[in-house]
Amino acid sequence: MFSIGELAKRTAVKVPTIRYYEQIGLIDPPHRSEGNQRRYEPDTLDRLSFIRHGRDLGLSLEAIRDLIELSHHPERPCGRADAIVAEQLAAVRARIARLKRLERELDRMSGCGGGHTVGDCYVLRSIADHDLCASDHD
Amino acid sequence: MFSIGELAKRTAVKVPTIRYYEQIGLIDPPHRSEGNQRRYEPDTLDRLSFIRHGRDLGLSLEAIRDLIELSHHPERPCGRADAIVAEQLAAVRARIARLKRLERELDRMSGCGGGHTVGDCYVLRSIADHDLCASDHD
DNA sequence: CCTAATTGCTCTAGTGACTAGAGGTTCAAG
DNA sequence: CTTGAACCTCTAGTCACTAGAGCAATTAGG
Repeated sequence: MFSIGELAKRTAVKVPTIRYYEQIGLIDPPHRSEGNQRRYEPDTLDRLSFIRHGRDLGLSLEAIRDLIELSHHPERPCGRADAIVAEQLAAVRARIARLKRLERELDRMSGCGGGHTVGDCYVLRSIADHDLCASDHD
Repeated sequence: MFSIGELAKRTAVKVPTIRYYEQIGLIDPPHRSEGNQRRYEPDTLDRLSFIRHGRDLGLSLEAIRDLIELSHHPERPCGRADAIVAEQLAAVRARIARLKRLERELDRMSGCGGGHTVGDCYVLRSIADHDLCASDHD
C-alpha cells in the first residue's frame, strides 16, 4: 500500500498529475484510508509507469487509454497497438524533418554577431521577410 | 484598407486568430467601418506576417512580443534579438535530439509484424517495461 | 432597389495535459 | 501530545488557439 506521495516518488509522476489521471479515468480510484487519503495497491505502480513511459514516447493520453483498454483483452490481435506506435513513429519523423528545416533557418539567422543595432538587425529582417529564407521551412 | 477576411487570406493567419492577437495586444486595434467592422491599413500585413513567420520558426508569442517591442527602438543594440533566436535554436536542437532517441525506440518497438495477439505484444511490453528500452530516451 | 449569400461582430466555452493556489484535514515522528 | 509534512477538494490559470451561438453588416446578382 502506497500513499500518493510514495507513488509519485516511485513513478516520477507528480502528485497532482496522479490525481488528474484519476479524474479523467486513466487510473482507477484507489481505496481510501480512514482519513480519506488515497492508498494504492502495488499494481498501480505498473499502470502509472506504463502511462509515464508512453508519455515519454510522445503518446497522447488518448492513445495510452486505447492501449490500456487493449491490454485488458489479451486474446485479441494486437494490430491496433502496432498501428498506434506506427502512427506515433510517423509523427515523430515528420516533426524531426520540420525541426531540421527550422534549425537551418535559425542557424542562418543567428550568424551575424552582436555590436550592431536593432535598426539593421539581420534577425529581425529575417523574421519580417520570409523571402530572405534560404529554404521553405513549414 | 483590408477587411479581416482579406488580411487572413493574404497572411495565412485565420480570422479568429487575428482577433485573438488583437485581444492579447499583439496587434493594434484597427479602425472600424461605419458598421463596426475592422478595416486594416496595409502595414498590418507586415506585422502579421512577422508574427506568422515567427510562429513558424517556433517562437512563442511572448518572444514575438519582445521582438516587436525591440523593433520600435531601432537605435538600441540588438543583442536581445540575437539572444532570443539563439535560445530558440538551442531549444530546437534539444527537441531534435530527443525526438531522434524516440524515433529509435519506436522503430525498435514496431519491428514485430502483425499476426500475434495482445497477450504477447512486444509493443505493449515495451511500454510497460522501460528496461526493455535500448537507450535512454528522455 | 431588393434579396440572398457571405462575411463580419461579440461573447462564452472548450482543447490537452497539466500546474498553482487557497483553505482546510490527516498522518507519522519525536 | 505536538508539530510539521503530507494529504484533501475545489477553482482557476497556462498556451495558442478553435468552435459555436446568435446576431449585424456588406456585397453581388437580378
